[in-house]
Amino acid sequence: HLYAKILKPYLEDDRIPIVTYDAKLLYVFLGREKVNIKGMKWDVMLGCYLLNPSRNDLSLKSLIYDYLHEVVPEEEEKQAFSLVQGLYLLAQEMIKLLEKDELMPLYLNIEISVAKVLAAMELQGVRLDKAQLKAMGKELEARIEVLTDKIYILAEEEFNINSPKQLGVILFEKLGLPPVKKTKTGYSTNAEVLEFLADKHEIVQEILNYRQLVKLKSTYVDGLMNLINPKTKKVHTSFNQTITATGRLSSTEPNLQNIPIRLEEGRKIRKAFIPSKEGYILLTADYSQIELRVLAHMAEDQVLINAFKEGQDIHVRTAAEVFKVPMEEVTKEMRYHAKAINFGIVYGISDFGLAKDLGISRKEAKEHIENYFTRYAGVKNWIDNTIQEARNKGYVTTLLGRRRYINDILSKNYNLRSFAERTAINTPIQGSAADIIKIAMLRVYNKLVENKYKTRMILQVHDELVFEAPPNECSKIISMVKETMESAYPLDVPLKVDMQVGFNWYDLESIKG
DNA sequence: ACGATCACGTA
DNA sequence: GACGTACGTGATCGCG
Repeated sequence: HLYAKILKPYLEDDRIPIVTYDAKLLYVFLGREKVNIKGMKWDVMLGCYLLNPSRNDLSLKSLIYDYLHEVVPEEEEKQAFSLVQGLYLLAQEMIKLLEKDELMPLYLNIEISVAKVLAAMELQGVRLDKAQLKAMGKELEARIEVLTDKIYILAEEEFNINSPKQLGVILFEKLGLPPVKKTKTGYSTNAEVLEFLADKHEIVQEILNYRQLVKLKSTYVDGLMNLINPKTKKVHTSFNQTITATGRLSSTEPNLQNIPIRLEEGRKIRKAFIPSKEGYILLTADYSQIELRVLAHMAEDQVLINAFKEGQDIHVRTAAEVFKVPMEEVTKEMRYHAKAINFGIVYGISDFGLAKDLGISRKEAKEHIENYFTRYAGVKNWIDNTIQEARNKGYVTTLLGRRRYINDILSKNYNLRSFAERTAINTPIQGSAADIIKIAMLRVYNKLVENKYKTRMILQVHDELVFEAPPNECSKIISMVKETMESAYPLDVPLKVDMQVGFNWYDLESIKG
């Protein structure tokens, strides 16, 4: 495009600061035109996101209304001028507010630079093996067909198995199964309910199997295939930098941050994710227990800090503390329970939630939590302080000063208040982990560019980065990525990164080191 | 056509 | 007296 060509010398002059709305979009557009824009500095969407990451409408019109108290006219002729003028004035207002809230370092050092990295990742894309997906689709189709017939026979009629409403009628009215749980609109038929009913009628397990396969085929096999760009033979996700309230990224069209891994059936989808060039390999690098390490650091909990410093299995250690036994005597069962407790802490635990998760009584769950807080007294203290801080200031912050307002923290409604308290606990933990991986992404990206490596960063999945690399760069990249990620933001505990390598995202081999 | 709801995939 | 956090997508269904 002509505009890109004409503007190229100005855009590539870094002495000219540029005000934008959605810098990443512009990076992607200009990247396609081979323009390496330099002066991108004030992005109103990104800045206003930092001012209030819970805000759901970040449209320019809405920002102009809220920050400048101006109404953008409806008429198209007047609108363009109003929006551009608004953008310029908004940038000045935003700068003032970022300064006031001490968000400028986060904005300048991290977020505005991350936008460029994300654009590069989106442009790079991820290669998918279409034949692999087609084969999986065929197989799933056949198995779904068999299950469908079996379900119709067991139900003694044909119905739409995909409709929770129709399924509810079959299960709870025709077959007389006990309705365990209700939704707003009728019977609940979710996996938890069906698992409870599984031994009461043969049809139930088949429904569960059916659901699993249909999910894989529709969302992953067909869904991914439809989004392959025929020109590049790749999928080019959008990484959204201004969606989550905690500072994490999100991914859409396709969402590449929820590709199955837990169940073997689903995990096979990952076989289709391959490097974009012959002979290249995939490299994954994931932070081990980053959220619990962040918690240990922020809470300054000496027990938790020592556990990580000594490289202990953190779930075994928590089991030892909660069940009051030596680490050598921790059973699998105890470790499993401790793992749920560790997860629960990060989410702002409740005895009810833990009891449900572990299938134990609420009383037992309560005792576990009390034991946890007795042994990890620093964590207990941090939680109390953080909730108090939320009450006093109205917001909580991450390690890098990212801010989230906690509106209902003083609510008289128990449910709203409890939810707010859990949010106040989870946000600094999840958000600080997000801060850290963003720093790591920037540094890794810069090193790839500086050293003119052919290796490319292609995905971020919250605590994991995925790269594709030519074989001759492999060993250098492995040590560079690991080192860079582990030193991205020094804490009172070590950050540990596990690395894997393989020819696709399924068959990965751990790298020792 | 679109939004709400349910269900379910990830960290 | 109901409940652990953060997301995105697909199918259905009822609305317009």
